[in-house]
Amino acid sequence: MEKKASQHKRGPRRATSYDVAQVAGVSQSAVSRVFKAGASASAEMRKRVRAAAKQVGYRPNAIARGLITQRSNMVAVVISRMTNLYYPELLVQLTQKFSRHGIRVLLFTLEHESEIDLVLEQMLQYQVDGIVTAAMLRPEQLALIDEAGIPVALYNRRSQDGLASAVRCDQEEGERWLVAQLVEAGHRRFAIISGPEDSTVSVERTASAMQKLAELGIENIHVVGGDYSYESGRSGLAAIVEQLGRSPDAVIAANDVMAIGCIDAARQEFGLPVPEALSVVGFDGVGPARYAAYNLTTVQQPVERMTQAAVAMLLERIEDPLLPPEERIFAGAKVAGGSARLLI
Amino acid sequence: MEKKASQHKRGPRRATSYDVAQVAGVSQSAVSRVFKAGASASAEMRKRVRAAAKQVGYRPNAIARGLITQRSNMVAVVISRMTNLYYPELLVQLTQKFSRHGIRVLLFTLEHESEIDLVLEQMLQYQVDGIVTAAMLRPEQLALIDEAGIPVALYNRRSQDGLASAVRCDQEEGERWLVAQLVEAGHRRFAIISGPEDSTVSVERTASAMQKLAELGIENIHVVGGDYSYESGRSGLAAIVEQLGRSPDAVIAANDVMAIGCIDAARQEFGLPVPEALSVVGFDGVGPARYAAYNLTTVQQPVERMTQAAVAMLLERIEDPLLPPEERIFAGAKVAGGSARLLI
DNA sequence: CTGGCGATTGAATGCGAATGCCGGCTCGCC
DNA sequence: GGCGAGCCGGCATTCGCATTCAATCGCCAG
Repeated sequence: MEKKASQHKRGPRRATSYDVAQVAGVSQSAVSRVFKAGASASAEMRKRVRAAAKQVGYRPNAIARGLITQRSNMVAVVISRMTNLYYPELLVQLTQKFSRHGIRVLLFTLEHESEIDLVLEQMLQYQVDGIVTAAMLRPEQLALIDEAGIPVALYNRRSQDGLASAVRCDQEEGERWLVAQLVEAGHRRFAIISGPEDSTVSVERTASAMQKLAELGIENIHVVGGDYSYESGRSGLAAIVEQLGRSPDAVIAANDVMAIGCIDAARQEFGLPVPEALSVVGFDGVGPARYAAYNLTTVQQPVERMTQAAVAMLLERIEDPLLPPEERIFAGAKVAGGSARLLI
Repeated sequence: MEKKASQHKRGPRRATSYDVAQVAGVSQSAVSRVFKAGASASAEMRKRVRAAAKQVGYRPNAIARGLITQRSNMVAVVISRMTNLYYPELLVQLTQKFSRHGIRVLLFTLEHESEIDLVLEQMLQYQVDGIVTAAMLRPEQLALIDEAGIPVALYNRRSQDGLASAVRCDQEEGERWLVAQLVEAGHRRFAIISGPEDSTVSVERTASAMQKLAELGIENIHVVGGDYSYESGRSGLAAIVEQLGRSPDAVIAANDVMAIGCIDAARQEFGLPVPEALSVVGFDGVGPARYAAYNLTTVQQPVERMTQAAVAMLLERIEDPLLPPEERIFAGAKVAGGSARLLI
């Protein structure tokens, strides 16, 4: 009645190339060559080795291989909690694209930016061949990585001092477009719900919007701080209305999720129809932005192309570490949804 | 005018424990001991070695360490594209929890289920210490992993033949609750929007709902197929209305996102107010389910506790491979939102 | 003053696979 | 038939670190 116990728990250690060699009656190097693409081995040899390998259940040990070849075939991907919540697609795209090139992804997530030092140390210990990061890296950290000779691709971050390659969405242009459309359509009283202060993305978006507004002669712009969350979008609008004593014409949120929160608060708490009484715009073009209830006017990041570029840039630099850093900027897709009264 | 070239591209190979030993004037074993927790080394020795290590920029090589200790300190996490889109939180939780135990996550994503064989092979080659999978594994695949002596934790999957440990949400109970509430509140004409046919999660949810409906004497349930996407929620309702010639009383969607699509279609395309003319319920409790525009009646998966359990189960089995498989089932949180007319 | 025990340290070995080098064998061409 | 050119496969070494075994040192008790 007893269940057949698995025979392999801590079982006979995994088969090595020596085991295969012995069974096949050849040398270990022969086995190695058979499993290494592009190495010279006769058809007969291949057949025998593969047969023996299958028989003993052999599988090349990537760890050992990495030790001798000095290539782990792993890249580190660093995201902050926020990144993943707003861009679930990002990781899927990255892993799939790297996977096509035989590279695995070692994932690191940051709850707080302060964790990055620890995480960085671990990445380096694991001998990753490259790093893609959607979290801030301080210059001295970039320097550390550079010293280790590991190429980096910053995702949606500016390349600082040309120390690293970067791919990002042209947020400045995006915000300017949003602002221009709103002003053109007659909006005059503006409010902004920004993201966390330590988010360069938010700082950039907010600054660009402010600047364009100033250019167009709009003044008295009310800015309240948010944290990228739905709730902070809701409370952001409440704060704006309270401080302003009335509703603004338009709210520019630093991301889509806050824009959505803002819309819900407007409709539900303040009885302000959107877009009739209040226009709201966001940024990112995440999934929920397209839900009919919101139909957000926003700028959508071309994630597919951006990840493609990040992967390509990194792979090139893994092949040739001497390539100079490069920055690729993608225009966002302008989405004129129904959450704002526009002329177009 | 030329930019100072980085001196470390393909530079002097990274410092090894021998380099440190030489600088510190001690043996390599001493260096190893200093960097290995719990090894015996005098205070003086620690000081000298650490100083030398800092001087040459030494960092233990996790790859080499893994080779000799037979522990990579990496676990593989497998998700399908869908998983991540609907549960962005999952990965963050898993990586953070593993990280606290000094374990790194090697991420694999599946576009199609068929890719799993390839991915599985890679995981094994990388000598991962354990596997968490939110994607289906066929019995022979589980057997393969078991043979390799690697513990597995299935996420939101039933443990098949007790071959692997599993943690999941009690979907059956959740669906039964939803159905019971709807029927009690007077709904009689039901429709179901299911997920992909190859999704065990969807099959289970749909079956449970059907069964409970039957128990309560409800017949003529209309089932249309979806793919978990917002769009399929919209088209699902359209299909239902078309085939039924009228609106049902309630729609049970296999996940929240389709429920949201269904609500948008009802309101926008069919002029059916939700919940007044149509009740809609979902499953999962994802972020957008809480947006005021939807305020979904749903069952929320306790992701935090589920990931915690998955990590704990896996770690235990990495420590002691002889532990028998275990299945932990968590009740979902019942959320009586405003998308359905309920008595409570 | 000396035996003995525990704490350290060093030398040597091995984890599993890749690869430079070399000897042997096959094949082609004159 | 002879000779040179490739191919191929084997031997030995190496990657960076953990660990075993033995040697050494310090120190306390007898």
